[in-house]
Order: sequence, then structure tokens, then C-alpha cells
Amino acid sequence: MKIKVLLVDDHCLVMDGIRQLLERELDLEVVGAVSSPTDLEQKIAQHQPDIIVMDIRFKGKNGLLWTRKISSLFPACKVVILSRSHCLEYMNAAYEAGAYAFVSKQDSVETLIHAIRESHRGVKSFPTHLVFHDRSSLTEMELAVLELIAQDKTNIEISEQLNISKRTVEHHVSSILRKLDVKSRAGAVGKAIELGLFG
Amino acid sequence: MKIKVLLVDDHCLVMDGIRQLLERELDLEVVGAVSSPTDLEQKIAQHQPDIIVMDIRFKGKNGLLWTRKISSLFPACKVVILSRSHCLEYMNAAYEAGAYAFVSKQDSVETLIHAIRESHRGVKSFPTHLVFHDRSSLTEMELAVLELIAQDKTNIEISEQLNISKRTVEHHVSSILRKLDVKSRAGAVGKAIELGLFG
DNA sequence: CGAAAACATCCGTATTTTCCACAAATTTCA
DNA sequence: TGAAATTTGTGGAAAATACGGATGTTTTCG
Repeated sequence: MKIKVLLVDDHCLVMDGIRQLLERELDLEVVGAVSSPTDLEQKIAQHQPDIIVMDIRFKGKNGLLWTRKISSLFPACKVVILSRSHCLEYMNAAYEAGAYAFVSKQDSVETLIHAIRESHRGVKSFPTHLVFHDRSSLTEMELAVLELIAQDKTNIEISEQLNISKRTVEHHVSSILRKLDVKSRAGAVGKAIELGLFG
Repeated sequence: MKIKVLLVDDHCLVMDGIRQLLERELDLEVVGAVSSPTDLEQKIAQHQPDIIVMDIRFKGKNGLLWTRKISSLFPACKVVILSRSHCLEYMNAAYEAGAYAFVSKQDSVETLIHAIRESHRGVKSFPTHLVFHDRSSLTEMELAVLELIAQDKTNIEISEQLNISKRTVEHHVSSILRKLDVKSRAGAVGKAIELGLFG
């Protein structure tokens, strides 16, 4: 029985490439590649994948939110998070969101394949151990909000995208400003990028 | 004679995937995949590639800076820029940097392959035409204002620092927003950093 | 286990800042 | 001289931010 893998990423080109790489492995079967949230739930129900390889940024939202949702709705699915860089904030958030592995796009294919196999065995694989000592200054939700701010979104747009109220977004924004020690959202974006908070 | 392609991207995993996809084509030959600046010049000299497929963000810096350098040092090499999204500003910047094509990672493999072939024929392929009419790059003053915005300054603080009136700053800000095609200063900072407008 | 801390969610009011649409004068430079 | 950049303005709408407070959950830790 092959390990059924579902790919989730905004980027068609990247997904097709990874699909190609994974399909060279005899024990892996890519059952789908989705780039829209509606497709996501449908494909999971349809194919019952063992592993979901998900980009940490999916459709503007934080992929970790999807990870949480999937972990509760489909406990059999194990999520492997794909990120652009190794970033403590994100690794920690991914771990706490219930992901089974965290792989950077800077890593080799072998790393990803190894992570998929280990996750399938039920073993979580994260790059380092010191991740979990180093506490993340921003919460998962705050990071999600911050990314959307950097993407030119207003608080109302953010509230719609994250399905929370405008007030809640405002609260998160004020927490972000306090934690990053800035007074404007533009300053927060500047500092966040300096600190490498975005994967 | 095959078209010799060199891939340039921070992300090993993505590059390997694209390499697989390109090597299915009989007229393409991937002569290398580099993820470090020193390798880049060496590989170009070594393999004399016809086409360089380069991520718009390379090693934290702006891939377009490399594009300019390559275009002047190795005029025979044609650069195809890979970006995360379709964005007029990026496309225009790529065009002005001397790139032959602009492809988003959201596009299909076929789009990339087509762009490579067209570039090799000496034909520049950019998604739309209206790109080059409407815009101009940021002026020095606008850049100065933008940098201060990223440094968490308000318009009044900026006006004091630059010895101009609040109104003038507001005008510059609105020019910046128009030119970068964003609606907020936070979005402007996000886009400016992605475009490599700051060091 | 139980207390304390942190987090996420919501609401109101008030002030500040940002942003837009209209013009227009001055300098700079090709 | 004409084009572009820089400068300044008015007025107003929209958004963001600061200042309160409230409730329930989860995490952390003694």
C-alpha cells in the first residue's frame, strides 16, 4: 500500500515539480495537487490522503490555520509544512499547530521524502530541538495578521479573510505593535522583515 | 543543439522540481542549478547557458540586481524571471533590468517552457502590454519617504526629518501608493522590500 | 491538582493618522 | 521652453490607534 500524498500550494509550477519528484519514489502516490481552499476539503474527503504537504502560506492565509482545521477534522491526515526558510517562529508555530514535520524549500528532496515517511510512521521530524525552548514572540494568529498587513490588507479585509471580527483584528494589531515596539503597521512590516519573521 | 538552461533559486526543492519538469522536454538541457552567488558566476562561465531562470528573490537580495549584472557581463545569456505573483511593478522592474520574460510560479509549466523557447528565439514575452505605459519608478524623494515609512515614522515625523511640510509628505506618499499599486503604507513597505527597493 | 498567565474573542468611545480629490507655484534639467 | 520633480495647500472621508472593559479557553508551572 502506497503512502497517499496530497499537495497544497498556491504555486502550480512548484507543485507540479514536487509532484514529479515524489512520484519517482515507489512507496509514494500523489493523489492530488490543490491550489484552492474549496478543493482542499473536497480532495481530502475524496482521497483520504495519509500525508498533506502544505505550503505555510496558502491563499493569503496562514497555512497553519488550515493545519489546525485538518488535524481536528481529519485526524488521520498528517500535515507536513513547507516553508521558504528555517524560521524559529514558524517551526514553533507549525509544531504547535499539530504538524508532523517542517521542511524548508531550501532543503533537499530527500529531506522532504524522509519527512513524509517518518510522518507516515507517526514520528514527528523537526530540524532542531532548540526550537521549542526559544519562545515565539508573536502568536500564530498575530503572524497571520501581520502577513496580511504586509500584503496591503485593511483590518476589515483581514477580518473577512480570517473569519474574525474587526475588533479582534484590531486587538491583534495592537499586540503586534506592542511586541515589535513600533507604532504603525508599516513599521511593523519593516521590522518583521528585518527580523525574518516571514518564511 | 539543445537550449542550455541554468536555474537560479534559493530553494533547492523547487529548483529540483522545475529541473525535472524541464528535462522532460527534448529541446531543453538543464546544465546546472545554483543557490549561491559565487556558484552563479562560475556556472555561467563554465556552461555558457542560453537561458537563466532566476527567482526574483535570490539570497535575500533582489534577483533583478543579478539580472542587470548578468545582462552586462554575459550578453548572450537571456534571463527569465520567476516570481511568486503577477505584479505590474515586478514585471516592469524585470523588463527594465533586461529580462526576456516574466513567469509566475502560479503559472503552468507550459508557460515557463514557452517563455524559455521564446526568449531563446530572442523574443521577449511579458504577460501584458499595458505594463509599460502607466508607470514610472520612484523618485529619490519618494524613496526617502518610503524608507522612513518602513522605519515606523508618521508623516509629520517624516516632514520634520526631511524639512518639508506635512502636505508634501502626503503627496509623496500618495504617489508612492499609486506607483506601487497598493492602498496602504504597510502594503507599500511589503512590496518595496520584495522589489528590493531598499538595500 | 489548582492558580496564574497568556491567548483569542468581542464591544464602545475618542483621537490621531492616513488617504483622496481637487489645484497650483517653484525649481531643476534636458 | 517644456517635462518632470518638488513643493504647498483645502477639505473631507476612511482607517488606524489608544484608552477603557468583558468572557472563555488553553498553557504553564508550583
